[in-house]
Amino acid sequence: MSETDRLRRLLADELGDCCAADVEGRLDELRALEREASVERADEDVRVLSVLGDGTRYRLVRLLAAADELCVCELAPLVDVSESAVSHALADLADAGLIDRRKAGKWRYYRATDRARALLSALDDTREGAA
Amino acid sequence: MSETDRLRRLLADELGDCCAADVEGRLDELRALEREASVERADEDVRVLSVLGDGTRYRLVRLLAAADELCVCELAPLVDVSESAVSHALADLADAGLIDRRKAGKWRYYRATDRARALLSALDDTREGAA
DNA sequence: CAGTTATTTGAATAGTTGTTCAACTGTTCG
DNA sequence: CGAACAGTTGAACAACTATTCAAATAACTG
Repeated sequence: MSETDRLRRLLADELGDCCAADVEGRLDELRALEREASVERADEDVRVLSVLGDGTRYRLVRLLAAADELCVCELAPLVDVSESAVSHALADLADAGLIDRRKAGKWRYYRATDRARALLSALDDTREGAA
Repeated sequence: MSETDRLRRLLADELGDCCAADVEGRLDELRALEREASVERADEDVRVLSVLGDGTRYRLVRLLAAADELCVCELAPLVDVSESAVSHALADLADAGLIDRRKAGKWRYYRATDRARALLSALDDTREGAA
């Protein structure tokens, strides 16, 4: 059973009747869709989402978005994992472009990027009852 | 070495000098921050992000956002995994509130929700060079 | 009803990932 | 220099997850 067979049956159902040209037309539409939907930086997007899609990293970003700037020693006590885990998490977030780092003496300060804020806003604005 | 010790040293560095009241004040700020940053539906947010943070599911949502509505048999050929994997992926997405389903005879149609579109827009709008 | 089709579900598995511990780098201070 | 401190890095391991295959639903068709 081929892909086009199924598509023909689908179109036959949708249109009542269907000919080869209809199938071809729909195939073209789907191919166009594929092109439109394939974003240049899809892999980067996926990485960004999966990095933020972790409890620890999400909490860190929320804290950094709420504060202006925080250093590791302030962040660590606010999330319930080891300092090393915080460091790993911050490295992943920085890598994904969700936070920026600034060095000052012994301390290292972090802050959320616009991208991180935009994603959090998207979530907040579409929460049930909001929007 | 306690958490407050480190905080005192940090403040001493930042302020030049620091007393017990400064440490208490900063601790209050951090506690307030913790409250502000803790979103009611944090777990749901994390779930949403991690569900979308997978190549297959991300591609499916991009396709559904570009099209109005598609059925499984149209989606499957556009992503390179088995139909079963597509079905699993769609179930996760529906669970997370990123897509809606509609039944029509033998076929089942899917479409992206506003939440999904908002997240994709957030990514698109903050892409390097955009914004 | 039996047969076909569209999609879902469950179990199994291979691969990924988050955490910790221990060791390391870089910075300040005496 | 050497000690103390802030933070990072790597290896190891437990926990999770995406995929597939096979079997099960559910809907239409004769």
